Amino acid sequence: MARERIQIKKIDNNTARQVTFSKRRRGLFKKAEELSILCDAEVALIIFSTTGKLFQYSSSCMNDIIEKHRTQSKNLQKSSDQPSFDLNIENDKYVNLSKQVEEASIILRQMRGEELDGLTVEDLQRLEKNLESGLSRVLDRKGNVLMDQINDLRRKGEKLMEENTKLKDKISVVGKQMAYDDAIQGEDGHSAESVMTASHSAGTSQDYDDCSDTSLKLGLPWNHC
Amino acid sequence: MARERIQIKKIDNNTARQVTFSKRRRGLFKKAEELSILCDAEVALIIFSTTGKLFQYSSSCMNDIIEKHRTQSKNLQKSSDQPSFDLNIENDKYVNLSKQVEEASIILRQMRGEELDGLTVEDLQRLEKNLESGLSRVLDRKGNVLMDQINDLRRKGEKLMEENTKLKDKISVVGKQMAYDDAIQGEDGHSAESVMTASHSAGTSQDYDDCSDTSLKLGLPWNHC
DNA sequence: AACTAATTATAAG
DNA sequence: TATTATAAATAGT
Repeated sequence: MARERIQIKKIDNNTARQVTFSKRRRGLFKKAEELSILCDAEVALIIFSTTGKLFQYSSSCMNDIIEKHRTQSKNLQKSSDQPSFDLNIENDKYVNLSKQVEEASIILRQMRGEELDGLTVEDLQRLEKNLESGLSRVLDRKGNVLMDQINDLRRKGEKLMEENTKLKDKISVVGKQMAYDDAIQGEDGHSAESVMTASHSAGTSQDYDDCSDTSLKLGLPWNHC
Repeated sequence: MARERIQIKKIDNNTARQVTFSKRRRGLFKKAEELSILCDAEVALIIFSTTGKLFQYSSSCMNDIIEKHRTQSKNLQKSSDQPSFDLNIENDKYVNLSKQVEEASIILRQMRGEELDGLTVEDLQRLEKNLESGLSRVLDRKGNVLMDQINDLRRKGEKLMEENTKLKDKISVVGKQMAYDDAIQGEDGHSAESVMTASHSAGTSQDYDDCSDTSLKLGLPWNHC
């Protein structure tokens, strides 16, 4: 809703994301309050930023609303389609909590393949599917992280290459100056001058080769991605 | 935001209030989702209408977010004056169990590939290995269970085959007896006798074929395991 | 943080 | 429920 339409997907730029988070959060809180006032509704809004910071709004006591939600949702979730996977972290009494711990540890052991005796083929199939999808997500994520690191290294490498080029230019200039100084200092310096010049021009023209060398050493695809 | 500006106060007209509730609720949900996606935030939104009906949105598992909220807000409210909320269960055991549940659910979510943001490549590698070994155990187990079932079925099938053979033998004997009875009953029964005999011997020699048929019908590898 | 241009939400019909 | 004129939210500066 502004200068340009944006795609609804995670904002890459960290700063921009924080700015948008701040703006939209305020907007959301405002709208939540308006809804609660205009329509006499009970509204609770909980937001955790990426950094884990909590922001919240509630039209009345947050705990009351959460409590009410727990009561209601318990009735609705009986027929949920993820019976064994989602932990219901919702009970005050530690009897229930310890049941949950028990359940969680059973599920974890099952996922580690350690406690499969009571399971039917269907259970095993479900477990297999869950593990496979988890594995594929983990692999995806790993791929992304690795690519990020590679890109980062590549960027740094490019910077270093630039710097290298500049330094070599500088050296070339200095070298020429020295050769010139030598030349005007004594007439027997002709051969020295030519040697210096040649060596410097060779160094400069070999920049690219130097870079491929680096790329090969690091085993990273600097130029061919 | 429309034809006319409105005051933010409870809408008197019942119908109008319901219409506004419906529209703004949808808007709020949309914005909540957008915020969660754009800014990678965890968002939970609970709304109770005047009539007590529950509407909710959460970017991830509602219970997880609520639990996280409780943990966080507990830390913040240390100095605040809310002694009555859950004093009677605020003991070590409860806290401990809570932590365990929290931890377990984090691990589970990671295994499902849902919460990988904070993990290093090494963490991801470990996770991947765990998932792979779990998966392989599950597949092993599934294979065993299936093999057991197959073997069981095969055994039962063999028993049935034996029984079949016996029954057919019995029938054959009975048939021969009948044919013999026929033969001695009338001299014009020659052709009948030969037909009977032929038919029975054919039936006996065809026992194996019958079994293959059964195997094909059940789709199980009776003979080639 | 303040400022628009442009988008989006929505009050009223 | 769909439409539309207008208010409000907001993306980029």
